[in-house]
Amino acid sequence: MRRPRRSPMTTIAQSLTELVRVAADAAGYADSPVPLEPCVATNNPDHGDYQSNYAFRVGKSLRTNPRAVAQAVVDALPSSEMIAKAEVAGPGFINFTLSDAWLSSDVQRRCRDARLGAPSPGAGRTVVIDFSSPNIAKRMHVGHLRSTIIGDALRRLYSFAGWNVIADNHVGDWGTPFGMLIVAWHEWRDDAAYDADAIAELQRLYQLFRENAKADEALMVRARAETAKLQAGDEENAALWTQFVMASMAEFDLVYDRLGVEFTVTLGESFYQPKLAQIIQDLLDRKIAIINYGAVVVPFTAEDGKGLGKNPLLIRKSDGAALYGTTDLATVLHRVETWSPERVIYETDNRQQQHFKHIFAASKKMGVTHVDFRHVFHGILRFPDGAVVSTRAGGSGTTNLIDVLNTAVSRARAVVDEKSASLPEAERAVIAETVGVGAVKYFDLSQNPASDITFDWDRSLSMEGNSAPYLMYAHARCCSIVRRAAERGVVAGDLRLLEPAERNLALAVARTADAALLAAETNRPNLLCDHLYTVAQSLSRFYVNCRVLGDDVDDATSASRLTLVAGVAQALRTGLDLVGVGTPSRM
RNA sequence: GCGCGGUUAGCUCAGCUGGAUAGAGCGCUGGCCUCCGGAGCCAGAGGUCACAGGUUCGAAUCCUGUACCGCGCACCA
Repeated sequence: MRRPRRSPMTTIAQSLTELVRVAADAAGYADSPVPLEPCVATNNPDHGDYQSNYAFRVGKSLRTNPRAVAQAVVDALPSSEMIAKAEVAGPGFINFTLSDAWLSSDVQRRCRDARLGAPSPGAGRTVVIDFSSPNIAKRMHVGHLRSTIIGDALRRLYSFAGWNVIADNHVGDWGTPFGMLIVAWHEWRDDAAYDADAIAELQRLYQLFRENAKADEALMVRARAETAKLQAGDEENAALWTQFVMASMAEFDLVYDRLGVEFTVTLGESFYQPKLAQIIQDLLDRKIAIINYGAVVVPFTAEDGKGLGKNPLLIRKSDGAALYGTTDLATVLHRVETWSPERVIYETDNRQQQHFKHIFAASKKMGVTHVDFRHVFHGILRFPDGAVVSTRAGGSGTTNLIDVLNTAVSRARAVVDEKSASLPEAERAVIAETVGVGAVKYFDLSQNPASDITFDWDRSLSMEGNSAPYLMYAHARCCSIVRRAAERGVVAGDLRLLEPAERNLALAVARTADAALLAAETNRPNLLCDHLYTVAQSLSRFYVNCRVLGDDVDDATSASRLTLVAGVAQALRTGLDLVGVGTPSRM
């Protein structure tokens, strides 16, 4: 068997940083307590391609002139085919300009690699990502959108970075709502309606229960009794529970398929119920938890961390029932025992920040001290009609997720029909699906998760600006050129960077791997989206300045530009796939 | 009251592990169609990065305080 072509396994910034390290050692700064600072891309082409700010740190540490340090490092740089120019600038910056020849070959190598030449900083490391987590017996609504697609983007990004990723859908499949449903099921169910649309009927029954329970307290008493029976293992209730869960999961899967979202496991709250009593007892025995007002709580002090507030974490109500915090602690323990993750990420809305601070602090008290817990929280998603969408307000007034997707797809379809009427009907339908769903996802993912965002139909589906259709269009244009080249028998050849627009584009392609890794490490998919947008913008400039095919373009230039265009397509395709957005080759 | 977010161009938002002159889209003004896909490109105007201090070679970014907005504060999740 032939082994796959070896990827460069390093980013440009890393290679330059290594050169600076060697030079710093040679210049006598090896003993400096200053950690080596990674080289970074310049934000101004006048300053070259990459810069190092290392000399400022050393200069400060040694109380010497940073400019002199920078000069010493530059003088000590080992000769490298990477660098065309290295110079000291300003108060002590070291600016690097890459050699065109080296950059050309680097970009060519990366474009032949499905991973764009990215290293795998996550190799041998495991991360659990907890996201989406909808509640059973309700249709997914737009309040679930952000967690679902941001979490899935993180899943993809961490996989790209080489991590072993456990994507866990912690569905809400337990608790009093099931008692309510069971009561309502017996009272008011419409079998025909259930057969036609199980979730719709379950939602109706749930709403009906809520409305009637306001006036009839006996209903709530019955619901609690049914819940208790379910928890005690009553066969009839267990069968109903299973039925409701199965119907819900089938419904969720329709949405997940549509969104291209995948999970490694789906371990809902019910999975952890058998473990809760033991955990509560254990925490009491170890004096981590105490009894307060008849309830069992984990108290916190200032030493446990900041932002924990005044209140403890409640893990058993005074009536003996466990709570979601209890389940969350059981979940932590199960994940640690099962996968030994280095990192655990929770993607939820920002209102749960304090809750997760409690969970993380309590986990440490339980002895889980070696896990890097991260709460990636997102802001509110608003819709233009003013409706505020929240996870918990999933009542009758909210918009179904599937309806949002359908609206986006039909809007996309109208545009495709208008702009690409010549394409076959079936292909137009596929394109509209990709564009519509991608537009919704990208609108969210291209913004900082922490921000509140207001959905904007026109902007998300616009061909202008930082939108999915713009990026898809850039990709489709590349594919179009590649197709046309094949028709004419033009073959891709060695990359030669002659025009500034070509060089800028090549550099942007080369930096895509860095952007993906940065997005993973910072848990911000929007950083990758930002970069992909600059790639697309660079492409448009290249497109108007540099013809690939044509009578007035010589063969070597055609071959070179064809390589570059194919590479751009590869970068856009890979990058958009990392945020779960598709890339049609025609649109 | 305690805690957590947020405040950047007319609008919508990037940028925040400190780096050089703060970016983009929309909108506005003015250009570019003998065009590999104009679903595009170029140029211009537009900013006391909420405010006040502090840290230092350097602050939108870090620290402290203030103002305003949003959210959360044990027997829901």
